[in-house]
Amino acid sequence: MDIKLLIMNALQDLLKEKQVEAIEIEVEVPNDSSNGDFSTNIAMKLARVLRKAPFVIAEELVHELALDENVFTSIEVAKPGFINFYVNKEVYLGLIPKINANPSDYGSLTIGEGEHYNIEFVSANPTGSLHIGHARGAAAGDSLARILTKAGFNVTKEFYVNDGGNQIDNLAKSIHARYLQALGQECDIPEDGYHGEEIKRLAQKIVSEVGSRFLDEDGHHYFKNYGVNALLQTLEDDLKAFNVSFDIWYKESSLYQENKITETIQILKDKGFTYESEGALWLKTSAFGDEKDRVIIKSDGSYTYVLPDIAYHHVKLSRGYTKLINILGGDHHGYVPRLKAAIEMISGQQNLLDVDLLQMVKVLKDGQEVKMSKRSGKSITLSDLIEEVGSDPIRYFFAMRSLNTHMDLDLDLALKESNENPVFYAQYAHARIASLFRQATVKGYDLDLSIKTFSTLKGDKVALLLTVLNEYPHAIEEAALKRIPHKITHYIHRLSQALHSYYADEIILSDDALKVRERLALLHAVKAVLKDALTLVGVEAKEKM
RNA sequence: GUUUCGGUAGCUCAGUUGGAUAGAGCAACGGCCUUCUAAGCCGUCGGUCGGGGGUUCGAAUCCCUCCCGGAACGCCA
Repeated sequence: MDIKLLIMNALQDLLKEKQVEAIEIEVEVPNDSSNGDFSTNIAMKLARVLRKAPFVIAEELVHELALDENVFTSIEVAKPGFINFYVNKEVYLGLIPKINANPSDYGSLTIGEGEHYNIEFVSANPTGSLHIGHARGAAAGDSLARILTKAGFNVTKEFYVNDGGNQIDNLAKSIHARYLQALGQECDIPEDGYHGEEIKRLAQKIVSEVGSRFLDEDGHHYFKNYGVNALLQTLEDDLKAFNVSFDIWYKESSLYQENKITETIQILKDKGFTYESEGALWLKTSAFGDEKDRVIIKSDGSYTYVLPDIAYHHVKLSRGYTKLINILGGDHHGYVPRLKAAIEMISGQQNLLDVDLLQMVKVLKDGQEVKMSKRSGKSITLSDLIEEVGSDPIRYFFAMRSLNTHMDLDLDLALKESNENPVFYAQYAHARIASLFRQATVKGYDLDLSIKTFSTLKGDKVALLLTVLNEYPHAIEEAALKRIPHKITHYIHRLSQALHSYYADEIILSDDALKVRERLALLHAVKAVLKDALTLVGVEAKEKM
């Protein structure tokens, strides 16, 4: 039973009677639980319309509300005019069999029905390793996709592979240079080349495979294909180790193969959004909110970056998504208006694309900012991080912070095995329950996870656990609609806290068989929800620690 | 200079479609293990919400202005 909905419906009916339906009803969980389990400010909102004191309105409403008395212990009016609902926690006992009957289903919503979102994230160039910024994007995109899916959205995760532009030529040249070096020749890395260790390793591998073949033969295409394929494979492997996967890897080169670029140019020209000037082709993005028009074909005939990107978004649009979400680094914020402008030109719709920008990450170790990776000499890579502290803490820490905060990532904290470290705190809660079930089996307790009625689950600690279990669907709804995965990590912390508190307060495996059976049913539900929530942010729920 | 993100407790951060005495975690301080994982629990302390104006019954939240820090401002990608 959804109590919030219950209250909202009752208020709705009342407003209908009073013919003041235009007012939006808000029912929230108060910050301070002494203000009830649910609360509404509806009386204050009505004060203007009805021209009466909010406190008086609130009292009237409470009298007239048609609510099941068994569900609430009391409904009170507080100072300015809040109406506070105090729930009889025993009604939440019904959650236990509900969750245990189908654990992974609890919290699943239908609010995304009919929606098909495409989330593009990471989209790193295959010219090196993934760095810390990509890692944040990967964690954000993947967590968001999982949460939206849980909320009933159809979600496609997509990675755009820039394998077409200058940077790929530079990659080939860089590999070539390393190749020559590996064969003992003097050769500098080109000016815009890539200096990473991974390029050196690739070159050495090529030498071991084909020897000195490309000393006289032109190896450009070979180096290019070899480099892109190898580096893409590395990206995919790194992401897999980070518990991140994609449904679609879309290559820029396929835009050329399928003539999508010329097609897109034609569409833009036909619609009259282009003009020629100074030998270049311009797009009238300023007509759609951009600060100025942009060149899409340079005077030398080559394309600027934005053109294939527009064509790519055209391809995505043609697949019929109800929304496109791009997760980009905050350093691209200036790029967003022109892309949105182009999408509006093509689709005729304004808000098909949402861009979520993520801000920079500062990595701390031994209390000091770390800027460079030991191995590559460049910025810190995802594989550095995973090697150093593992995937789970990084996933959790990224999920904890809203995207637009400039966050600190404390590697020392990530490694701590104590309650200072929120990941361990949560995983430990899960492992503690798992341990209880192992003990229960060993000691031969008679488990029954399907029991539906409870007579021994009493007290504040139980009430809190049940209250938090009840919040799960609401947490998912808010996380999905506002696209804020940190709502889920906050939830995980709350539930872990309630569990640890209960655990410390009560010896679960006592001599009273009935009590044990009921407690274990409750804990089984808690464990299931903890696991489900951790999975939403890509973190493992450990059985043993 | 323009654009953009941020400035909330000692630290890291929630809260920002205006609402209750501004929240959490960690740190600090004080308690709790002959019992299922003390990797834990219980309690206390802690804030002129960057500054200053304004709108409002009510502002961390909206408007104006200033200060501080990050980032972006290409016929680069």
